Amino acid sequence: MKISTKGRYALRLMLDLAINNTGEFIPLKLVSERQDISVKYLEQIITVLVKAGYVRGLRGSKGGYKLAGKPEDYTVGMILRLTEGSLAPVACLEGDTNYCERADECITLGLWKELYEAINNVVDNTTLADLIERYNSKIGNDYCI
Amino acid sequence: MKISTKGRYALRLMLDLAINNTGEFIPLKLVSERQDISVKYLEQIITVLVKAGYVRGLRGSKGGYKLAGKPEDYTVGMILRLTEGSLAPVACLEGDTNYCERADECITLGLWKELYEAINNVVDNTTLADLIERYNSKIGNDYCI
DNA sequence: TATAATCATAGTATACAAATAGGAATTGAG
DNA sequence: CTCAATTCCTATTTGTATACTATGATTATA
Repeated sequence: MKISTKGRYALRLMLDLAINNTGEFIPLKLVSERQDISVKYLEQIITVLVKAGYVRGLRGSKGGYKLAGKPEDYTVGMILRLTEGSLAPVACLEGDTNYCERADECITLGLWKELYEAINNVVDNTTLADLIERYNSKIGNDYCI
Repeated sequence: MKISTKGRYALRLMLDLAINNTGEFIPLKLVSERQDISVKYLEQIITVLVKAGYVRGLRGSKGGYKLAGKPEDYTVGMILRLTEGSLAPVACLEGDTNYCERADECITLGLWKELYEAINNVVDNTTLADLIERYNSKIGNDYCI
């Protein structure tokens, strides 16, 4: 029951881009230094975010990445699902492919559904903007979004 | 973010013992047939439950297992934590050993705490008795607890 | 044309998941 | 007192996923 580094790093990556946004493209080298994650690993993770259209990339010198939209457009759930895959606590709740023949008589299925909903409820009701705002008001720090 | 088979099977095991309880010890062979899980794997899983005192075992002929307490005494959380380990979605929320030096400046920590609480809230407020009761009222079936 | 960056693909080490296997110890029944 | 059924104990295996690292091609700016 752990969120993998891919999911966690993707979230930190998006937050880093949001917080340090100046309108320019931000190279992964800078993100790497700030977040203490290797550029190579970040490249691998950001690929998915680019393909999903959450992030725009520009090659070459003066290149880098920036969020395609605004921080309030991206929920934690969107980002985690993209990098982690489904957040379902059991496979039988994922799509139609993993149908379990025990489903009808399954005593625990209801529990897993409840758990799934509780998880979704948290991640789908928190945006990047929320996280940044909460952090600022807590610390007294003031990131410029 | 998946519950492993150990956790799921442990839950099914406990539920099976609760539902099929007659006062006698129930051999794993029967549980195995009903739940379609190998006896050998069940043995491995039940060891933990016995050591925790959730289940009592008796060796030899006419031996087997039975719940030490009543179904309402055992929450899903107790059982999952025993077999899965902590249900924390990130390691830094587990005990004092995994302290993260980024904790103070971590923007995502609050989110993980919220997620952790949501998960705990579900599993700690559901007992074996709840699951059985819900199942009976849903299906019209009537297990004898 | 040099440099800084993304983009694409492959490779690797480690740990964990999900079991299986073999046998010793115990108990109850005949 | 022995047999069969069962728990108990410890190892071993197999597969898969995680968490990276490595290499090189492509692209854009100055």
